[in-house]
Amino acid sequence: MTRHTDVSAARKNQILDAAMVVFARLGFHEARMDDIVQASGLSKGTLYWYFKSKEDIILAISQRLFSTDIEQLEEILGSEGTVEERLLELMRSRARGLQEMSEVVTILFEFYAAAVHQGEVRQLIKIYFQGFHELLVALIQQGIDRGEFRPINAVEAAIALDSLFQGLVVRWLIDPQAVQWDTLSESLVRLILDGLST
Amino acid sequence: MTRHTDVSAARKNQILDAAMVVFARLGFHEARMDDIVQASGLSKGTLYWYFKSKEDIILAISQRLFSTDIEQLEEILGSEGTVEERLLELMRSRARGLQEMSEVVTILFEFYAAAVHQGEVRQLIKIYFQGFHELLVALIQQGIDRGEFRPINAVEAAIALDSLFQGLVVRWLIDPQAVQWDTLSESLVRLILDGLST
Amino acid sequence: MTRHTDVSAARKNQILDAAMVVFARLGFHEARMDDIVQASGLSKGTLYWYFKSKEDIILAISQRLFSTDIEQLEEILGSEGTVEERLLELMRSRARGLQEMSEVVTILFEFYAAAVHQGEVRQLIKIYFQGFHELLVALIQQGIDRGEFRPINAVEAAIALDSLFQGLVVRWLIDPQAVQWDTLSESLVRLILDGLST
Amino acid sequence: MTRHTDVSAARKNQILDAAMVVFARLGFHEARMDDIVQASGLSKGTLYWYFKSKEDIILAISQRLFSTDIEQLEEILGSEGTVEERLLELMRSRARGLQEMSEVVTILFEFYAAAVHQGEVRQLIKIYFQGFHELLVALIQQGIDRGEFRPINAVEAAIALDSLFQGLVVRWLIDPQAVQWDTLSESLVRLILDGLST
DNA sequence: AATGAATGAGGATTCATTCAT
DNA sequence: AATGAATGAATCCTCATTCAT
Repeated sequence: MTRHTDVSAARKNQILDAAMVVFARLGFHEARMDDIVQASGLSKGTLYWYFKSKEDIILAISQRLFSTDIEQLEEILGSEGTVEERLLELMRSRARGLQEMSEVVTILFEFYAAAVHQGEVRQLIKIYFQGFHELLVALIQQGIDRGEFRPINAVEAAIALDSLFQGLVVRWLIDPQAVQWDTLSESLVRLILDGLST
Repeated sequence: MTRHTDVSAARKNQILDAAMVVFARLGFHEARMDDIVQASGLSKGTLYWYFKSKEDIILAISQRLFSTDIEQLEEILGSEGTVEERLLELMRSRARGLQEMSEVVTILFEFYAAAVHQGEVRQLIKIYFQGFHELLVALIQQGIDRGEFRPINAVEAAIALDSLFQGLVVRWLIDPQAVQWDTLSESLVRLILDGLST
Repeated sequence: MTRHTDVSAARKNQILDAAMVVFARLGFHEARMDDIVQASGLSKGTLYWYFKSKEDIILAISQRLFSTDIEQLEEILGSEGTVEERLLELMRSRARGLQEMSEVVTILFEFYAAAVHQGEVRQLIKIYFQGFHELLVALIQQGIDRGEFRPINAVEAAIALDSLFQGLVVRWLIDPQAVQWDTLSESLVRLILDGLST
Repeated sequence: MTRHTDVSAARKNQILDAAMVVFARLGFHEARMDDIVQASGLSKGTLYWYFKSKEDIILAISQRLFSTDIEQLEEILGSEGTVEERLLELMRSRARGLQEMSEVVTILFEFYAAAVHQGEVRQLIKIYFQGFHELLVALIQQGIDRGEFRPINAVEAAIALDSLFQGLVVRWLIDPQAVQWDTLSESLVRLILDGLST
């Protein structure tokens, strides 16, 4: 990797970092290119040197945001321990991921809204969701095969866990205090494992 | 109620109906007042006679959209039958509600995104969520009291069911084919009731 | 014609009149929409209410400028008198036309330059030129038929007269003092009629 | 001339050649410096090393384009043969010149348009026109003196021939098929010599 | 000489809102 | 109540030019 691409990539990241913060604070529409310019510490011309439009910046952020870390997922799938433990670890790790980017998570809804009208964004999110879904299906199937779980429909169970997580994110964004990730994600997974019924 | 207010209310609804369709198709930002004017069949002056701004229309829609039918909820809570049956009925009825407005349901994400930056919208959604949450807590507590459910934490269980539903909505909006409400909502509730574990 | 179209047409003319003066003074590119706004006494929004772009204004002006007054031409063709007299009258009338719009004639070159890259403008000018050309051919043919002219090629002779006029316009625009329309157009037509040779 | 200036001149020509093609294709305003950079195969910094601005490039081209080859003109003026023959040769040689640069000839209108607002360009073109004009006057005067031509006004006759040529160029640029230089320039000169009248 | 990333003033266009009728 | 022409502040983007290397 040459010096040139280093600087180029650095500038792009510099811009995207700034843009994420600005978009999270103001939303895609209210955010002005000048806000990003200011937040990035670069000039407007430089912004447009690296990205051809606001749209283009949004797309680049969505690619950065909705790119699954496949290796990490497979590591979880292949690691030791009971399925239950790994399910919990998966939920915890996702919760941790969200909390780490807490300053910019609100941007998620911007993307969900954008997805409705922009096929490209929707596609990225869809693939992202599917990655998790497939991992969950595999994990749950392991649980069934090992006798940890009842012979339930693995796909439906995965959807349940998936949706549970997504729903928590929604709740969290609307009412941050209503979701205490530390305790909640663990409790809920256990709840689903054990069931409500007597 | 005079003739005057009848016509007035009719006009307002005419505008809000049109606006919802337009917003669902284009999103809040891409939708122009002129689009709503055209869709409503009225004139621009008339739009501004009934609503003082675009913002105002959005708020009116959110009030229409996020107003809980408290009576219906209480009816479910107080009706005969097992808690399980009523939980299922609650989920089914919410799913039915979504499907009925499927043409404009994408507008939900617009509001979620707007909620991040607009306290008034966020408040409405929060209250709406809380309505369901409280109902669920009460219902689950009934289940525990009646011995249908284990002595779990009713609040957490309600969050689980709530989030499950919200998460399904997200999944559905991003990938409509991935969520078959008819069969899924029922399966998932049952899954949560019975648990995954052996 | 309703009041509405009256006002609408008046506004359009108001804008085009202003635009012509501005374009003549500054050229298409150097002219700012704000210049036209100011010259027209209207607001920027109003400009864009009547014309969708700067381009559109340019096109409207070209349509106004390069629309042949067919009736006037035919009147000349059908009127009494020798062909020579009528040729002279035609040249005089065109020269008069140019002089009347002397404040904005420099705009002509703008259009000639634009024509190179814009088919629509080029087409308008082409048709405009052809109108005169056909009239000249007919007139010269009359001259031949009546025995006023030698049995020359009428088309070529028309091209000669046409080009002569166009060339004078070019000369005039580059060096206004070099072309005294009053005396020159008459002299030149006579020169062509009589020939240089002994 | 040192090696240094050789390379320097070569670079300048490389840039001007590229610029002419680009300007002919896009016009002065639509042409971007980047277009010229790309067409020249050089870098933007190098362009600005040799020319201090876009304006400067345009001016350099105009100097290249509107510099009369005085020697060639005087050669024609002083050569053997009848005036008629030499007039024809002059027209033919100018037509040939145009046809040789047919790929970039549309640039002429760009300069005419620019001349209106830029004294420097206008001056160049004026001098260029005058060179031909004076040659024509001298030539026609020869014709009169030798008895080839009638004792007409030599200046007006020169204007006629000049304008005829300029007008043909305009016609050609607007409607290339309407002007067949090979046959036309000769016919028209002859027509002017012999006159239309019987 | 040569490069190409960086700059930022400038400009066309949009669109929510107003208001005379 | 209703209309739609009129408004102009606000914004995205362009592109000639500069300058560190």
